[in-house]
Amino acid sequence: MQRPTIKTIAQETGLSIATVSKALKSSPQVRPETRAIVVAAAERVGYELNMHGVQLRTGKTYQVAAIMTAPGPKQQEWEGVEYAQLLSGISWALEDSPYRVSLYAVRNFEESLATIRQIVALKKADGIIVSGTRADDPRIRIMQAADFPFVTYGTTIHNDAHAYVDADNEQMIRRSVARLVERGHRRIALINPLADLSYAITRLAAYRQALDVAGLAFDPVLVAHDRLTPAFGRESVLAMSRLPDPPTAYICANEASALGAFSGFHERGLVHGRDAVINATDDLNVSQYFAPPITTYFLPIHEPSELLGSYILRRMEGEPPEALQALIMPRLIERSDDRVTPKR
Amino acid sequence: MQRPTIKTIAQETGLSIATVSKALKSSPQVRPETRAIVVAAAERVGYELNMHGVQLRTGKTYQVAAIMTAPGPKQQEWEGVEYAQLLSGISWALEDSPYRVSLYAVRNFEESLATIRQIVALKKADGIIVSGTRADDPRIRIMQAADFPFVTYGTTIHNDAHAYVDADNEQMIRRSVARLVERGHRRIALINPLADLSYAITRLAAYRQALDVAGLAFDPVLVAHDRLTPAFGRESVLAMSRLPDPPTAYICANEASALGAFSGFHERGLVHGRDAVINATDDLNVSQYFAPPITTYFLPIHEPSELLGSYILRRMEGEPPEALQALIMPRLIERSDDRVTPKR
DNA sequence: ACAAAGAAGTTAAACGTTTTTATTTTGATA
DNA sequence: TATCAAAATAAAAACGTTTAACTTCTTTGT
Repeated sequence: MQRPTIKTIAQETGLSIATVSKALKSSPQVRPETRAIVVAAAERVGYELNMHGVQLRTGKTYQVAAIMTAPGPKQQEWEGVEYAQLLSGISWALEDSPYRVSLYAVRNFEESLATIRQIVALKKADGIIVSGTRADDPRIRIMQAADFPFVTYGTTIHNDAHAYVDADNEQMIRRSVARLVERGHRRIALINPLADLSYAITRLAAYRQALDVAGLAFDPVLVAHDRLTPAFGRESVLAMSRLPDPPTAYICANEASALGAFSGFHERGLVHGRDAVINATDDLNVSQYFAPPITTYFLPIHEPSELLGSYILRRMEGEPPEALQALIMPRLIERSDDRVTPKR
Repeated sequence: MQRPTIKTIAQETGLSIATVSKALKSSPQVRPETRAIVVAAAERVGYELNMHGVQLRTGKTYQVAAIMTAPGPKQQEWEGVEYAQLLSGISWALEDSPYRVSLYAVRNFEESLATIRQIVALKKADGIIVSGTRADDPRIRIMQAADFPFVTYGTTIHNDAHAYVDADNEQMIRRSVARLVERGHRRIALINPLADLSYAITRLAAYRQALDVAGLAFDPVLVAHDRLTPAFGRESVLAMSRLPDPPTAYICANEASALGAFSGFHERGLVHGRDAVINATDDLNVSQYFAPPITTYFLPIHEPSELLGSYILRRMEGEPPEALQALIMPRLIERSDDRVTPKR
């Protein structure tokens, strides 16, 4: 009992395989009645399109490559990136399409570059979704040069226009800083991602602007850049809290680093709300379980991820990249007053 | 400038495509010298095997389906399952093979069942990796009935022998309980995953046995089953801590629920180490940043995940499932004394 | 009534491989 | 040197689909 093909249907209906093929894709070249007959036969024999034939014939792969940069096995630090949810969101957005998500796990930027180069050159996918964008991202130039459909999770600064989805980091930081300033903070630390990531730069710029607006001086010792692990959050607090004029507020770029910051507080004997406060950008919805719960800007990860999925679909259908750009504003969740009792 | 095919090489070398094909896969039917010529030509023209042709011809897909059960968008609770690391571990294990990881995100058990049924029936992959096994798992029966290669992350209890990778939950719980008993605990809570998951059952059984060994009575109110979110950990502590005879130790099945348990402590004014302690099973390496750090059984997730990858490869090559079973014993990391000061 | 145009369907080729079968070449033996 | 088996290579078919080019039939306009 072989799996039925269009040939099976052709025999079944007495039509040619060409007509069957056209009928199944509702070509206008075939009469509605004929089409009905074909569809009925297909149904009857339990026909399912064999993608391998299609792929060979058309050259399309029906794969969307998701490039996931995960640290190697030795660095087992949790970075709090809910890639899983990101991937499932993308996957669900593609659910009703013939496309599948194909995973490319890479260890670092260079590997992602090489991988993308290969996917583009050998056409191993029809579209690419890539995250961890840099200010001037060579991967994007490669894809653009080859006219290859892609969407980034994260903006860029010096690249030509492309499709992207991102949180509105600028607004978020500006408002974060302004809010803390309103509550009396004068020394605000920025726990930022790796310096070459585009959103690190955006956040830093917004931070400086917001300080400017508030009439506060920018102090480079209050800014730290690194991979957003709990260790990094912890180290930052340990270091900054022993400054002569330590920060009274820490803005952490994610929840993993915020958790680490708490660990630093604990180590130093700092009390949240008395000595300093922690704010964060949140996509796991987990900060509410911190002790105490902290104020965050929350962006449920399924929003950007589903957008990424639908954007790549539209991009592969030829929509211009300019139409496929979204900055999503996370919403403020105030879980703490975030004032500190003035130092005596 | 077309992409070179074996035809290109055939013209280049004056050989037939059949010989080229055989030469490239080092068939003994072709002379070493001829093979050398072909390989050189392939190199020269930059030939890369086109999988679509292979797939159509051989019926193999060169895809390994990873079934990932992620909760739907509405349930945005973090479950602490590092699927991302799991997936990347698998992906890396397949790196040097022609296989790719194809992602199937499903919302629940029923969907995973349907998805697996489809993959098996339509041969959309050559192998399947599935997690969240149940005591008697119908998905496994489907794959076994079709003689379809698969590996599970998690054991089963009532199914026929199959390839699996899992943490040694039984040992882990037994030792956990014994250790806590040694430290004077008499009321030990078990914060367990969903009751129908196989490892929930294993853990519960081990827990009961360990209590037995220690001469302690089993009290069902000290056991809770649910999705391992922080919310669940929190609720469990809130509920159990107001029992007439509350637990002095909580064994949490993962770090997400442990984090929630901390949140419950905070809410109730419980102090870790004075009123009760929290232990956990850990695969994110994040418990060290809790305040205070807690004792865990730690299993770096890349170990099981790389094993999953290599097992599925070997399984697809026909190795018998009995040879592909691994229980990994997580290692104890004592970060806290875990005694509690006796209630006065 | 008849050519032209349009509609609906068929034929055949092609995508890049693998593999079965057929053919040629090689080298050893008589 | 002819013969034959073995070794090496070539020819051809097949996997399932799409699509360009062609054929047949129907409709339309003059």
